[in-house]
Amino acid sequence: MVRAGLTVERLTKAGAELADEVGFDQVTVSALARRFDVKVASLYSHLKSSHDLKTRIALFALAELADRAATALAGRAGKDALAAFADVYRDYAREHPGRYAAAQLRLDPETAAAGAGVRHAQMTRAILRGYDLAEPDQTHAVRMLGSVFHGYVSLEMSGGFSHTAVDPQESWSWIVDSLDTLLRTWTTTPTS
Amino acid sequence: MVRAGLTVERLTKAGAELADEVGFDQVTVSALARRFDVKVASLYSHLKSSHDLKTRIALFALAELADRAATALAGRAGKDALAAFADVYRDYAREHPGRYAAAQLRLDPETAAAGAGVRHAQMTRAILRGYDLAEPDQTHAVRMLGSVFHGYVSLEMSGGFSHTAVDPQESWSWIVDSLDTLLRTWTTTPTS
DNA sequence: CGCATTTGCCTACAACTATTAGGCAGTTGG
DNA sequence: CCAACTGCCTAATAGTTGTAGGCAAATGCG
Repeated sequence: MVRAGLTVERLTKAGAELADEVGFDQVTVSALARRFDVKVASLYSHLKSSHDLKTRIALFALAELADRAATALAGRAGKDALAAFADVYRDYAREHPGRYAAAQLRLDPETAAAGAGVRHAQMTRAILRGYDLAEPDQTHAVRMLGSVFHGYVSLEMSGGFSHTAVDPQESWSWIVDSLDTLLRTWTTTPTS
Repeated sequence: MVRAGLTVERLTKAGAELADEVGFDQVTVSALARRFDVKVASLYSHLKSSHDLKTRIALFALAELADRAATALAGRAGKDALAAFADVYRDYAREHPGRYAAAQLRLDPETAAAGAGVRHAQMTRAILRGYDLAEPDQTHAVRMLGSVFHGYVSLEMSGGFSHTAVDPQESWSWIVDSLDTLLRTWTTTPTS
């Protein structure tokens, strides 16, 4: 009997690929077992449960996304950094829709804290160093940027923009421009 | 044998309530049957499939949300309308998390076109009449508003803002203010 | 009103997924 | 070389989806 060489890492990676192919909510322990050509029960030596698998895929995706963002931010500042960061999110979601969906999985606080979620917030704050925002405005801005990026990508992925002829790429650029303008003028234009 | 009086409408409504109680992805034909105290197979006279049920709940939520938004927009304009619209989304998501999650279900284009999704876009455009945006900027702005609102609500719901002490309500107000400022100054500050 | 048709819910069944328990063979360390 | 361990297995249980066919209640028509 040849051993398949299952490990948590390989299972997680394969789960991420499976998610991209068939959708994150179609990722199942059974499907993963089929992919490795082993019996379902064999996976339970490596995974606690189906939920465990999904959590691992989510953390994997979050880490991968954070890595990409960190790379993209290196050596950039201001609007340049803002645009690069935004593009990383959008490109990742387009390239790996299943993983992006996985990254949206609701994690319990302790799991989330241990994962890469914190890195994302830190990077957003790093971008804002290029603008002149004091607390609590900075936190508001972090939340706004996160909302726009996630919201846009999420709506675009779900086909929400497909019934209008305007090129989504143009809207994306317009939005990034707008955010840059907003953040630059914010210090001189305090809360109305 | 007393009949339970099942109808598609009652099932959809109960499904929406169930979603709010246990989460949209926990909504199952079996759970719904239990709630009506009938056998599972009985539901299949009214529903084509589990997916059919979820789609109906999604359309129900979209319509309900559109109704609320329409009511909130009546008699308002400009920033007033913007804030009211934003609050409708946020309040709905907080009040009915399961339904809000349902509204995010990816619908096939024809189903989406038949549903209330179009009304949402139209209302967003109506709000923008209070600002002075020509096409394609208007479309960009529609997409940006949708992204911010959806993204914020989605991130807040998934606990993304809970690790910082800043009050989410303050961030929300700050963001609505910022969007208003942005839209008002846009005509005088074209794409950089 | 009486009867036929339709409708609504049922039982029975088949397939797939999740999860646990326990076994045996292959690998590894002393 | 053998003992312990690891990795994948078979077997079994439970829950969910979905289909087919049946029986009784509601409905409608003469």
